[in-house]
Amino acid sequence: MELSDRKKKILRAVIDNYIETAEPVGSKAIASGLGLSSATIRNEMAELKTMGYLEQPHTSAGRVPTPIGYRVYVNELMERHRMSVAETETINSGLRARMKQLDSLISDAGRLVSTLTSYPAYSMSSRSQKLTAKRFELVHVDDLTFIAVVILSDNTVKNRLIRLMSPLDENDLKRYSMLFNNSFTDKTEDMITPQLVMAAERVTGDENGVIMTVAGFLIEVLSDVQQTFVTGTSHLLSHPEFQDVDKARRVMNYLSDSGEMMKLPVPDQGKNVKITIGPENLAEELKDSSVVVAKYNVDENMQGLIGVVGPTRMDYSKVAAWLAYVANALGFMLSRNDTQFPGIGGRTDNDSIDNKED
Amino acid sequence: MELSDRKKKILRAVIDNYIETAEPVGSKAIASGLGLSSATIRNEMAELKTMGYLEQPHTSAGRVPTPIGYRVYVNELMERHRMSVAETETINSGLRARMKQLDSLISDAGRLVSTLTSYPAYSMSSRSQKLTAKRFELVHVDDLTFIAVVILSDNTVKNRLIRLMSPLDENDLKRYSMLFNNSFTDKTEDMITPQLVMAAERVTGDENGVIMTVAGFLIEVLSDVQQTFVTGTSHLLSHPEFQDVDKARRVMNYLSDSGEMMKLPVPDQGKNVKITIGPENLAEELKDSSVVVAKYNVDENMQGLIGVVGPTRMDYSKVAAWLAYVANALGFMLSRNDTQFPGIGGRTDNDSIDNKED
DNA sequence: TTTAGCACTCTCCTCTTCTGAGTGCCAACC
DNA sequence: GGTTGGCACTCAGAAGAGGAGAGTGCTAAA
Repeated sequence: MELSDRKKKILRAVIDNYIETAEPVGSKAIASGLGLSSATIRNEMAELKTMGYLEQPHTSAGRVPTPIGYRVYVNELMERHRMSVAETETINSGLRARMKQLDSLISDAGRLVSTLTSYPAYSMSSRSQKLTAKRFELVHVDDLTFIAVVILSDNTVKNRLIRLMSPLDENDLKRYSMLFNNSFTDKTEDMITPQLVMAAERVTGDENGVIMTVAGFLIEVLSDVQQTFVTGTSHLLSHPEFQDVDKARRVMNYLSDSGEMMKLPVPDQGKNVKITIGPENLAEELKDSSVVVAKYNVDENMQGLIGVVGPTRMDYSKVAAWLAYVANALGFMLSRNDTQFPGIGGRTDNDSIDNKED
Repeated sequence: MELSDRKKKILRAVIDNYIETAEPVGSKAIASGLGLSSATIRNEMAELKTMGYLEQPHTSAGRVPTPIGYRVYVNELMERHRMSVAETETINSGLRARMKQLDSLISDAGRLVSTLTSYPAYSMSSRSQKLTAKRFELVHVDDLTFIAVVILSDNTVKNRLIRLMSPLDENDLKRYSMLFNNSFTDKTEDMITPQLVMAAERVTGDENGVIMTVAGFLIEVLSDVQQTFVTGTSHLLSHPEFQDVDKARRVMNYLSDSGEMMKLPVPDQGKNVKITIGPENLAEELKDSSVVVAKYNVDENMQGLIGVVGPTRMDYSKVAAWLAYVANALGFMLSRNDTQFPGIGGRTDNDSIDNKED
């Protein structure tokens, strides 16, 4: 059951119009734009309705796209959004202004996307287990306290304040510091065995449990495989489809409850962007929202997602383009280990968008 | 115009009841509890109404407390909430579970409070200018890149990835590192003058701008006087007074827009907790919400606030007690520089609550 | 001073009516 | 045969009317 060219045009006009107005669109509204009479449009619309692409809130209302309609729109009908210079500049300046520490890059990017799109954004990164420590510093605070600073192989920095039972002077700390730099760097989480820790303890005659404690901290940060951030949930409230508080709350709670993040969509192999529409979402709470998510690759061992959640009536084209751009920039910054992002003027088209559902 | 004992009892009963049910309370509802007939209560209520402590949504509805009524309640009527063992244990375990790095202590505390109270929470800390650097580490990434790690006098750790124009080897980096540890530690922001930077540049013959860049980064973190975090705004939606999306959105936007934080209340000199009710709030957006905020002191040079925002119908007593407890713990952890919090079992009463409005 | 009683008020619910946007379908037209 | 104007029809939503019930204010009696 293939759509005629005219049907496609009409479907597209309906969706474009609906995205803009959030009101069911009547035949008159689009008749002028297509050079056809409203009666003709009505006939076509009726067929589109029986084919499942459009629906009516009630008999004598205008038409509203169904998720299937959106799907077709996203897959073949919508104009690829070509980003304007102003848009890229907005994003670039946002990136420059916010991205300061690698550690917070991922959450900052989410914040930026949420501000730009006016939808809630989520961002997460995950890595296969291969993170290692690259450098340790143990910084003296007082004789019972020091800070363990560890610089990881991805150039993020973690620290923990550690208190001891019995005192330790700065020289002791230097010794431990050297020990860690010698024995615990370049080791993945599973290489930090009790044997290794015990061996180190034997060498230093550690009575304070310093090694145990720091090693514990190290294992903790190395195994921290995944980070998730959600921002801007309150943006939902400004969209007419979330005027129902209960509906809004369900989605917002779902997003805040980051344990549930697992059910959010992920672009398929070889694709960078995925759009899931309404019931295509696995999570019950998102069955009448849409998700647009972009993937960024840092290296073979780390990748991440950045996405937004919004009503099914979403400007898919623009959101997808923006997300792809930000994801690209993020991958660039993370793999170069560089928070300076010069802008990637040339590549503003989003050719690799994966907008097929499966 | 002093309230009779009986009027106080009635006012208290009305407010207690209203806090619980969120419905206007009628005379019958509280008559039984006070051993008086509903008619008597009605007469008293009518007077409380003319006195401004109660109001009616409409002529034949029950009574609802006015902000002035809440004020009296908070100042003299409400029972001081004595925290149960279970409650302190809930908080303590929350503290233990989340508070891991000093850097994130403040935001983590906000998150905890929001979860505990089911209200949006905000937390902020500010210090007078006296922060200094305590230790520098410049960590080699590649010849064009290094990470500047600086440990500050409050034992938080900041880092920044820095790229250079021309290469620098590990030995150079060590030299710079020493230089910074010699010349830039224990200096407040205003002591880092262009002269100082230039002098340092002269010593090392720095052509890479390393000193300039790191000094800039240092000034940036030292002058980062204030941090603000808001979490859990979506909790608002579960309260009946925020079923109106517009109302909820106004408050949520206000809170997300952290630039506006300045208008949030602060406990008065010598007091630890402040409660502002409805129109007592300076911010227009909060004129019909209430804020409970607790102060914590770390040392003479740093203090912070942690507070929640909710409907005027709030369980002031409980919220104030919890906030005071968390603030206390936070001050304790920050001044001992210790993220281990053993629990402060003894001091569970909140004697120093400042519930007077001015 | 307290209480019982009663008329009264006002919200909320339901039911009805009305209006207008938009449809579906038919007959005429190109 | 596809396209169009015309017209009867439908239905949501607004506006209005009536009824029920909760709770009041006031008065008169205890």
